[in-house]
Amino acid sequence: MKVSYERVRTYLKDHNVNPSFNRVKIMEYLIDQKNHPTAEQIYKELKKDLPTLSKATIYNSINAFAGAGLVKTIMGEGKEAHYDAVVDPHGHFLCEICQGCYDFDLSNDKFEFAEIEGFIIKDKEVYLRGICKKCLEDN
Amino acid sequence: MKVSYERVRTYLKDHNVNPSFNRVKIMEYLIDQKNHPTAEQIYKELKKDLPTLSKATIYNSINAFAGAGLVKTIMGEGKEAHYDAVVDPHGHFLCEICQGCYDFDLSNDKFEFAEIEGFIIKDKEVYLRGICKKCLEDN
DNA sequence: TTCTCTGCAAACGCTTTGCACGGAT
DNA sequence: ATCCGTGCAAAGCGTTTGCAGAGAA
Repeated sequence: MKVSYERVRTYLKDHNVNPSFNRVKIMEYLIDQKNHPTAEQIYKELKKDLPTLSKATIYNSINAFAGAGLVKTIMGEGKEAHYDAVVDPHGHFLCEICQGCYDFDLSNDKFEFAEIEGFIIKDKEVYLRGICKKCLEDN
Repeated sequence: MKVSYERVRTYLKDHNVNPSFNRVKIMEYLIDQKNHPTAEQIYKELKKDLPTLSKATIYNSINAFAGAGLVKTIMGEGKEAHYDAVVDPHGHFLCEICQGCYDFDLSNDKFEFAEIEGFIIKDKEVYLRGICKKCLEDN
């Protein structure tokens, strides 16, 4: 389920993020990946195609995306941040063994409890922690 | 709503955490506080009573607590971790302005959606982000 | 030109670790 | 004597930042 370069380019431009080549590639990767990569993972993977790519550019780009609301940061088990291209509301399951990050559906009607009087709520996140199917089967 | 030193001591011992003086004081603080302190906050506050206290001891102690399941780590807006003595299930509201952390109730019946086939779920967390009442009133 | 992205390297800041001291059993 | 918590300082590590060079408009 690949997204075309041109489409990502437009997507960024529409959200007021200057669509440089690197940024498009990074966002493209974020959208295509299901596994919520860390900066390191993005770096390693994209470096195959973009040998001069630097970590600083990864972080700068992601911060630009996050500022535009296009990317969310997920803090998992380790100390590295995982990044998630924003799409529909969904929760995250974090495996304590493989440190993987899985999406799961959030049926929105069960999520409407989240209101606090006098507070402005801009974002809602649900995390589950435990052991994923794959790690259970492997043991 | 202070917890007695002796009670915290017993609490730690019952969970196989050696209840040293510092550890009891740190856990005492975590239980008494409503504001989910950072390591820095714990350090500053407890240093008034325990002038020789070091940051390393704070971290070591908290890690001991976390290993025993007595403390949860909350990643807020900043890069510092907030620590929360585990009690009843509740969610956390994170203010993007004052970076404060507020509890809110999680009526459990609305939280039961969280099941994934083939996965073991050990923990559930809900985060809300936005602007807290106090910051709204101050502006 | 002017603006901004890029990439290297250095800086930052939170957390962890090595090690020697000291108290408790 | 042994074990373990403590505290200082140093190391680690993910992330951010300063700055010069390159590219686009």
